[in-house]
Amino acid sequence: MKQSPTPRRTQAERTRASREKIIRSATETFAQKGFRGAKMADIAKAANLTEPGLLHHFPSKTHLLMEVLKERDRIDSERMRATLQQNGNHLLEASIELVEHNQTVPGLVQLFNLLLAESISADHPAHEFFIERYQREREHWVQAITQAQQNGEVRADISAETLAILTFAMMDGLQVQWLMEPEKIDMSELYRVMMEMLRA
Amino acid sequence: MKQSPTPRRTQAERTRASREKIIRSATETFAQKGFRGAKMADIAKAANLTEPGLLHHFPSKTHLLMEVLKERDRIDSERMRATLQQNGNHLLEASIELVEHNQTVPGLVQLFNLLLAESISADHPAHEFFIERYQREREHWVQAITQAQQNGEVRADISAETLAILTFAMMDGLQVQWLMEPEKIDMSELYRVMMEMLRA
DNA sequence: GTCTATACCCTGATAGAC
DNA sequence: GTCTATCAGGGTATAGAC
Repeated sequence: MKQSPTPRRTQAERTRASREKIIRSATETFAQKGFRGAKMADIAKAANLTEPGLLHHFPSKTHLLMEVLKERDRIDSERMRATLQQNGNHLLEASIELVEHNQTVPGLVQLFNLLLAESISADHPAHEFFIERYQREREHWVQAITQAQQNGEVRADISAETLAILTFAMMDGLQVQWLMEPEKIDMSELYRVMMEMLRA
Repeated sequence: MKQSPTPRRTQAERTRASREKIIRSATETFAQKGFRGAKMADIAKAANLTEPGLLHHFPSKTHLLMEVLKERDRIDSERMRATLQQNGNHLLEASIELVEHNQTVPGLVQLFNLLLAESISADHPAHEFFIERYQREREHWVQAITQAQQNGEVRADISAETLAILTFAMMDGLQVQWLMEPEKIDMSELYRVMMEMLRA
């Protein structure tokens, strides 16, 4: 009996497309309701699936969350890398561009903001993820700022480590006020003012 | 028949003491788990009560949350008022003292941080509360900073409104990093560095 | 790979005794 | 004012058919 040729590649592609669609839907839903507030049914519905259909691709809600976060991190790193290249490695300028970009994706900003706050509890599934992420980013920025200080672009009367922490704090804090009152708060303009204060 | 004198005052006091004890327990539990993550059973247990015993004092979880927030706001306003008086109305100095104080009450800082992030969703019970709170505080600070600019204490090349927003953003942002890594982040020292940048 | 059906737990809230 | 008992609803996850 002749077997019809199994469309192996096509099927794998379809699986990958399903996962991507689910991750997109999950990203939006987590952004609106946070991890604890988002229900699997919401995510399934947004992906045109039922709950068991969704759970066929990801064994649990926690697994799904972690995939969403990793995927976002991957995309954002890629964006930042490209912007830095276009900018001749000027971190301050590149970071302003990042804030401007964030202003076009409020859902994602809200996602990270809410998950970040939730994740401070040691028993949150993304607890380690966010601590490691901050440590990694901080190290990255300390290096870049040190170089900018040596180039005379950034004021050298404050340590690079301190400047890195202050910069992240400002980014995070501005996001909160912007999310609460988007028309009132011009996030990128305010961030720019902060960057001016850091210039040499 | 002679009725034994009803201990009216004593009973009222006992009721008030119960409410205060519940609010203390609820504050701690909300701080650790947020509004959505905190269960009424957790709060009841922390207050040495059962769930119905708890619900006898507060008709619903939402009511309890709002009472917790209002109570905290009342206490904090009172503290800030007193500190300002001791400081000759120097807002920058008083705000540094506030950050130092916050460093001694991580649970409360976490409570406001987590509820703030949750409350960005329009359907959160504390949504309006936090928006109004920011508007009120911002107005208050714009007035104070304007005066400090006229006195020559604060740089005048940036508008008071912008400085107020940046200051709140820095406070909020530092709290997040401090909560995540309390030993690594010296919140009040970092805040002090920011305040130095705002000096005339 | 996706569905229907359902098990099973958790949670907020109520009824009513004491 | 606090308890025991209980309900109704919603939530994640599983079983098993197609």
